[in-house]
Amino acid sequence: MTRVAIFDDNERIRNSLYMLLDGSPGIEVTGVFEDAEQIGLKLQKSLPDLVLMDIDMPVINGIEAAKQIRTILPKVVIIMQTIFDDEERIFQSLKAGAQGYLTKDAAPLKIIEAIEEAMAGGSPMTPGIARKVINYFTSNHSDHDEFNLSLREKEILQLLSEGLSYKMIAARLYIAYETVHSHIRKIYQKLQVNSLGEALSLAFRKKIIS
Amino acid sequence: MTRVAIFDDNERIRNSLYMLLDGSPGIEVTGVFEDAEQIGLKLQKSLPDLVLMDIDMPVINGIEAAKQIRTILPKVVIIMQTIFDDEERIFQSLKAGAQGYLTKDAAPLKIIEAIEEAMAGGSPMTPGIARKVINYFTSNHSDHDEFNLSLREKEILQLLSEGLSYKMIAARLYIAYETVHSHIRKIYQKLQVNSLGEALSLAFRKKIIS
DNA sequence: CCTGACATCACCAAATATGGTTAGCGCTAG
DNA sequence: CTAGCGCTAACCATATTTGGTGATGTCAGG
Repeated sequence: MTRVAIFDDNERIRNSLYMLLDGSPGIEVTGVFEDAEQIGLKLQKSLPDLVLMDIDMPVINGIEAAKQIRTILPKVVIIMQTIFDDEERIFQSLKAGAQGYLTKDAAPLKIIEAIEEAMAGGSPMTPGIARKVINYFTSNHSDHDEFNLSLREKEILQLLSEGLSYKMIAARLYIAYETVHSHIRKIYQKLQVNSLGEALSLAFRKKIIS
Repeated sequence: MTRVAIFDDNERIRNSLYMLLDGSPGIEVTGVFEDAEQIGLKLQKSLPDLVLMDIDMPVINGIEAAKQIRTILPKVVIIMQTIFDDEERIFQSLKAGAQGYLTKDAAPLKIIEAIEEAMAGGSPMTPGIARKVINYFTSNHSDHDEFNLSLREKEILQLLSEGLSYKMIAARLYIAYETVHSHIRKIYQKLQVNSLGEALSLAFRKKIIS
């Protein structure tokens, strides 16, 4: 029995999916939600093996939601659903930890098939999606270095990631506290963020630091 | 009419594929080869739209061959075939420019389907292969649980990495500021750190969050 | 020579984060 | 049944971070 949770802001679709899936052999729908707010609680309530996630939702989109699910319940299988199949979102979804990606024009039978396939360890995708994923390998994705951080700035970012305070960094580098402050202001500006959390998150993802 | 060239060192398989494909509607087999030596000449002789390439061939393996095909006739669609589905070769094949990847236990009908799909711009893969490809994006062999963070704690850590302040997290989760404060205190304690920088650094390295 | 990027330093003010401590409620494993 | 854990919440105090603004010297490139 596969426990399935559904996230979709469209009521009609939500109901259709519930009708379709909950009757199907081997499938039990344990949660139907219209948004991903308080997703921790929703997961705890439904304890799904698999999540059908609409990618276009208000407030918290499906990609964000997928990331959080991946963090909270790493073993849940996630299948993204969307009307659009633009490359950007596919990658973001897959990086967020989705195993499958379906466009919403998929036939009902295909959805059930996809769920079975995903639970069996496969990665259901429509053919066009698959091609886009493949193309990702041939194109070079050297994310880093388009932020033009100076050596000093990278050095300070690195020290921040090690938990040093401005004061400690100043001491370590034999410069004034206010200089550290200045550098960090510049770093934030270049990375277009305004908090340490965002800065480090970006820095790790873009491999500016490791 | 799709012109197909077959590369396989096993005579039985070579013949089976020829039999299977050459009769099929829309498909014309214009070349059957047992190795990839002098591949330039072989391509010139067969002028394929699509190549079915065995990955395990003597002298010049299928991956090398694919690279050369990509150089000589960039527009040819390449489908790799193999008995093994080890991750390393899948990636090498895809980087070499293959559009599809089938294991040899695929049903005859699936092969024809795959050819049609590939010519239509898709990327046929067996479900297991697809999953391995997807895993490349997430590849998380995380020592996830050694810190015993609760669901809520992981959720909050994730939000911190997105740059949210305590206050914003409180709003997002519909809980009090002081509760967030408490959770973060607990997180720091469990991770044995005492700053956001260290916490995030550890969380990223240990793949607690992504 | 002038401009821009870099590294350095400073003052001010407000917002946030961190640590210590305490406590209620619900659940579950022993 | 009780001890422990997770989630919630609060108070206080201090340390730290963030943003605005401005300044100096150096060095490379147009």
